[in-house]
Amino acid sequence: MIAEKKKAFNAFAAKKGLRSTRQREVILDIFLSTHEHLSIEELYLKVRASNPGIGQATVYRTLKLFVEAGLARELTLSDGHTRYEHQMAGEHHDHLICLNCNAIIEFEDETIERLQKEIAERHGFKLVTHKMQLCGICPSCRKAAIEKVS
Amino acid sequence: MIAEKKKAFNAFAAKKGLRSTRQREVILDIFLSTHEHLSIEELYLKVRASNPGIGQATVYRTLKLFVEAGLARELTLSDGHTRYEHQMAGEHHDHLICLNCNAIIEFEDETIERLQKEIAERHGFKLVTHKMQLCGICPSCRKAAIEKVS
DNA sequence: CTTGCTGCAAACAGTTTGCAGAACT
DNA sequence: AGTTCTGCAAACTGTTTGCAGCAAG
Repeated sequence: MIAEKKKAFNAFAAKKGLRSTRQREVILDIFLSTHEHLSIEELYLKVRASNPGIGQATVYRTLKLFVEAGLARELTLSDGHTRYEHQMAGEHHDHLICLNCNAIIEFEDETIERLQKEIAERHGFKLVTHKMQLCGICPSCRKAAIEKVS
Repeated sequence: MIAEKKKAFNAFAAKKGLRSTRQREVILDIFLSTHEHLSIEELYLKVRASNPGIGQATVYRTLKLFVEAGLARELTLSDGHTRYEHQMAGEHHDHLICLNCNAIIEFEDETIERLQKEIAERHGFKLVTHKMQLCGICPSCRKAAIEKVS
């Protein structure tokens, strides 16, 4: 799957006439090798750990390329840190977010997707995409809270 | 309904020991008298138009009070502009957003709300709140696009 | 008179941009 | 060689904060 995405990016780069550079390789590898929802800051730190000398600006610019190439998606939570997650063509999922520890869990629900499409149609909208975030307290934080009380 | 909200804010202010100032009155009036989803910038401009001399910082600080008092809700779209909308206790709605003209339309769907609660439970989460944005093209932009082609 | 509120400007955080030099083709 | 890409630092944008003076209770 990682190889597949690399191929997808190379195809995109070729079509756009982009050059293949060491920096882009490194950033792509690190982005693909993690399955979390990394903020730019976190990604940059990871990149720099194994590869000092790569600048933030490059990480910013490269991540935007990944989005354009369709293999990453930008998440805008309300904490002021832009995060990026993997995206495969056609797939879609939403997020459960813990308000306490910021854990992010992905889920998918077909019924909701269908209802969303219906709502959009009812208002005359052509639906392009959607974002849904369920915010609450995750199981381990709930347990921790209970233990603290007792 | 405006009077009702003013009363709610005064109650909140009284409980918190906040003072009643001309600036807060003005900002509250203007916030309540609009039914759009105003960004701070837009709100500030409206405020200043009728009441020059009120600073941005005051608008920022006051809007946060409204949120705390439960009569406003912060919207984080991905355009980098924090917006505020009216909120009445217990009520909740979501948004249809036009990617072309940025129009925002509100809707509510009970079935989706129920499904969201189920999903949260299935993952052991205690659901606190949620955000859902359906992004697409609104009726008038669709029409405009069709006319442009033909 | 006491304390909180305001306006201003400076500080901040995250992101973008201009540019000279390095690197790819 | 020609052009794109990079790293650095400066610039920008939206928001927050410190502080001296003002105003509400």
